[in-house]
Amino acid sequence: MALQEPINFSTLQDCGSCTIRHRAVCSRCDSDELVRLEQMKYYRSFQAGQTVIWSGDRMDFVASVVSGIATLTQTMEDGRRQMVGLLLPSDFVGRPGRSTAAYDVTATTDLVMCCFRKKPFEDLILSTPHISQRLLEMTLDELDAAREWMLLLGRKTAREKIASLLAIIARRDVSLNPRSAGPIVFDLPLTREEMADYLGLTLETVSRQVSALRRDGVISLEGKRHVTVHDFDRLLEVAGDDSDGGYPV
Amino acid sequence: MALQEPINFSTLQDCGSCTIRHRAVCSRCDSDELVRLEQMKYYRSFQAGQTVIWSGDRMDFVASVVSGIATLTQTMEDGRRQMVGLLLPSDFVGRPGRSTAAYDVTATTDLVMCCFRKKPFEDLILSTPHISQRLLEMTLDELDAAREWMLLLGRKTAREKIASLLAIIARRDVSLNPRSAGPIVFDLPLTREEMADYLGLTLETVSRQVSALRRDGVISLEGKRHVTVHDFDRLLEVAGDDSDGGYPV
DNA sequence: CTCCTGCCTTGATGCAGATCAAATAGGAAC
DNA sequence: GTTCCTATTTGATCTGCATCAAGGCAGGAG
Repeated sequence: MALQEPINFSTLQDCGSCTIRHRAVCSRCDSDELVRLEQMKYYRSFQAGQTVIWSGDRMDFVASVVSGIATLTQTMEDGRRQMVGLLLPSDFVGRPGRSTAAYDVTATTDLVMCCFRKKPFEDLILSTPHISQRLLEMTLDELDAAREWMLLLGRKTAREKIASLLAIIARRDVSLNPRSAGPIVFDLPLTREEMADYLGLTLETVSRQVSALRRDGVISLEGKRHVTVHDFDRLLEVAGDDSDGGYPV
Repeated sequence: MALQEPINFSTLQDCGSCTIRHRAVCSRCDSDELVRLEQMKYYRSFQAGQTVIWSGDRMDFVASVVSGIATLTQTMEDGRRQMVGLLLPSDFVGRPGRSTAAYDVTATTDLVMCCFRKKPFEDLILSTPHISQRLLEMTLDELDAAREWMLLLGRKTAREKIASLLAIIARRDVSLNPRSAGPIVFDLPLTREEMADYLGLTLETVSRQVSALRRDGVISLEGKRHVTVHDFDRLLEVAGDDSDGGYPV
């Protein structure tokens, strides 16, 4: 097995040049606060497919995703699985005041996390309102996303679910690499099975509906993962969303 | 039409004797902080069925539920509805830093809310970590509940969904009126249609599955709303939950 | 009392998506 | 190249829940 942590840590040590500095839980910190965070932080990296932590395990750290994608999933006794969180760079993992993980956390791509031991972090946020205020804001955003997701799970058709997921990924992609106009192109960061776990479907239904959207010209596919969205408004329409809804202006 | 606000406000003015004092967003406040809150608070009450606010409307207050039950729902253009929040006494409504309502808020029973104008409240939490810390904790709890709900919506059968909802209500009832042992008895606070909106089902399916649970002896019904749960572990089993899961010890 | 009206139940039927099964495609190792 | 191995697609069939359609029941108005 290859090296598990092939990260160049020296390039990561400096919070000032961190890629998620302005979006993560530390984004409001002044330089004093950043120094205190910098002293307690450490990096961990995971390969695609590795489990970060199992639900129920002791969890003595909290963390920010620096790069890569992680998922939160719940599993029932008989094996049914539901993804309940999709963690992108700058997203926060873990809960102050809780000692065990509530969900399985898995790296779906190679993943780097910036970790803080839980106890010092808890102490820090008591004295650093900038961190808890930012954490509150991020948690409220996650709650909104979860509620959008609940509408999807409870009321949307399979076709609408697929289109919604593609719209979410496309929108994120645009916000990371803005381009003036023209088609949106991106790689799916999830397997068909992971998409199914996200959407409350089976992987067969995911595959069929992706094929159907391709047949109907809503998207094009090169290989299994590389997607082109020709008309984003059309995609939103298929997703059942208000066409104005949520697109960041 | 009868009096719309038949509340005796004089009995509600004093935070010290408020029924949700120890659980709401103000629970960590010391007496100084409580004085500041008390100066800016005002009560509003609603009759069962009234809409508190529509999604998209300007919302210049935040509030705590004092008594009664409210729901948050999302509606798609074609009328499909999904409940995304069930607000019980002490729960918080609204989001600091947002000017419009993101969801329809409806009173399902007679409802009293303790409101704060948004701007002064926002100013207050910047200088009062006790409030934002408590708000963070409550938001994290809501996020956990939303994720449990996502598992229900995405992966549970209709029978499991009904049993899960009954378990949630039964558990809440036990936590409010603890009793040593024996059957749990409560009134459903929701109509069949509201249950359907909660669970991502139709009202016909809800009705059929409630009848099925009665036929199978998992519950008894008197009238349409009065429920007896003879064996809570049995109910959890039908709900597909780990039998240890989440029961507050 | 009767007649609404809103809420709920029950029955008959249809269909979207699950399940079961098999074939295909694309990498990686050799 | 060949051989695995895994991810994906596609087909056939089944089924749980939605949909369509009647009633039933309790409470309020007259």
